[in-house]
Amino acid sequence: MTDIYKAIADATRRAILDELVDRDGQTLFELCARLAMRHGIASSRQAISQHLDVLADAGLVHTRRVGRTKVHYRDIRPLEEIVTRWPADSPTETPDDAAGQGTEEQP
Amino acid sequence: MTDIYKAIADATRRAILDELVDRDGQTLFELCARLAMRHGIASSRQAISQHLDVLADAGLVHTRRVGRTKVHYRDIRPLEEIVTRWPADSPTETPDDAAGQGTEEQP
DNA sequence: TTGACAGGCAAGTAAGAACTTGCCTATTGT
DNA sequence: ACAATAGGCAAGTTCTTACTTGCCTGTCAA
Repeated sequence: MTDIYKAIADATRRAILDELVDRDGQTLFELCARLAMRHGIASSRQAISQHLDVLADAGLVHTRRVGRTKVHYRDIRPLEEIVTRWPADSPTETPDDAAGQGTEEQP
Repeated sequence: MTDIYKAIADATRRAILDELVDRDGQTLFELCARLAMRHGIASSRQAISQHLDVLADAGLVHTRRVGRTKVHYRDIRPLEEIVTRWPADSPTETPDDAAGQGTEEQP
């Protein structure tokens, strides 16, 4: 079982999820074509297939055989864990000055 | 600039964020100790430091020099992008049957 | 039945990520 | 001033990940 964090760490897999949100129930070849067209992703069929395996392993994509094709459905509910894990912002300590939160120190 | 998806892909970095949510404004040595105590993470100081660099590079952690210490503050607002990118669930196509969404095909 | 289409399996390669090792700088306390 | 504390820098190692390459298995249409 791959965890969802590793699954969405890859930009191509995020694009696959985007594509499935835009049009659910696509086959592998459809996804390859649309990823190339609308996302500028020129990965091979095998590469996309392996990405889909990772997404399915994380529970973000479910598949169903139809004939000689395999249809892919998104399921983004597992991503809700991210929101519940780090909700909005609940400051336990006072953030001191709100403005002076420089990312680096100044000389 | 590291993207937030790569940043939270690592389990140790997620534990660091958890730790900073529990107690904001910790130093590197404090984090090392508390990660070992409460999360069972036995990484070296340098490893944690490099993880903090990645988190800071993704904008999830801001730092401030205090004396000879460096205090780390969480900032989980960048994670809101994930929620806005894949909101709840908005089915564009009909999910067909709700129950029969088997992950794999049955013979 | 034959061939084209859709996809799967598995080994190998290559790039990147995590971690280590060794040494260096700056600040504080005595 | 000197030592201890808190951290930084950089090269090297190892392990993971993304991708390729080559071939094989089903399914449908003519």
